[in-house]
Amino acid sequence: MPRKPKATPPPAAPEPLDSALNNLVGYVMRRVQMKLTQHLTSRLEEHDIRPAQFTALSIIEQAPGLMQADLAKALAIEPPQAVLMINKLESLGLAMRIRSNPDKRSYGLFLSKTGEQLLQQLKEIAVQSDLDSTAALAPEERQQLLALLHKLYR
Amino acid sequence: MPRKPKATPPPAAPEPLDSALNNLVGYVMRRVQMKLTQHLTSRLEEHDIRPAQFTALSIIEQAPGLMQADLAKALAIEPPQAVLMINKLESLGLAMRIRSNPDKRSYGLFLSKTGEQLLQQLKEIAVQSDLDSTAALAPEERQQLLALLHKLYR
DNA sequence: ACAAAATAGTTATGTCAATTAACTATTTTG
DNA sequence: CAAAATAGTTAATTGACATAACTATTTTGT
Repeated sequence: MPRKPKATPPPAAPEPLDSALNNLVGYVMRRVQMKLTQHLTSRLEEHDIRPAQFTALSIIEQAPGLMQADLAKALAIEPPQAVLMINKLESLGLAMRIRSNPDKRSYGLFLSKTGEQLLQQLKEIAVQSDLDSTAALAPEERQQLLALLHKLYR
Repeated sequence: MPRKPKATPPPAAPEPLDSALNNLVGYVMRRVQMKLTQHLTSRLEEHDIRPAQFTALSIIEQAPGLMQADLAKALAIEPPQAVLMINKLESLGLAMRIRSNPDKRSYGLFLSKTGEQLLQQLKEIAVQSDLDSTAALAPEERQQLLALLHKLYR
């Protein structure tokens, strides 16, 4: 393989960081993330639901009967936080704890009928909000972005 | 071939959301973001610097003499938060307020010599951390990701 | 020119999220 | 069957953050 006249960059060069932070995925992503979150938050507001609660409902729907510790792990929160979250969802009549297992320490989490119905609406809102927030991208670009993010996550 | 007995999806179909949240840019991005932040946080820890402080130092470097209100806006925080941030940077000997303007209400923000020197190290750490966190991507993919994110931000 | 309004920064206060520690009830283990 | 572990909860602490109120200057309108 012949010559690459000038292509080789200095080996351990400390990166010019030209416009400073804009070359950092983490930095740019944080800004974008804030925008998306704000948008979704405002769209969910009329239902008195916060993004994390929407996520919780989705997770329960996807794995009905799961234990609180599982939900906590899926949401990356600590168990006491999960308690508060579930209290709230229960008080809204959207989800419930049921002592279903032989193990009487644990509860299974389930959506109520109301919860299921509301969740369907929330999903539409969330999808629409996500599309709105990413409207600057062509559909293929949005798919590309999703694919790249999926490569990074986990 | 029978004529599309059932192929046409309902016009305003609410999106299958197959694996629920994984089609939402906002959701996937949040998870990735958490990972990047954790990584950077742990790398900056030995210098007793938090990511937001690193960002602040970078912004001051890029626009020396800026006012506190400008810094607040750049960081998307409220003025009282900026005060605390600058107090901290000042107490670490990294930045300082200087009454330079004719307007004696305002301060210009500057890096100290120590601040400048430390910032250079922090940048290397941040760049390396960002590369590590995105190591699952090929270099072109990473550039693509950055480009897509830049389209979304602002 | 000067009183009133606006501006930069600060301090004080309150709220809310989130973590840790400590507690109860049940189950598992040695 | 006593000791340890586990699921969930409550309590206490911390920390981020926003809002309001205050000081010191500057700008503006008459």
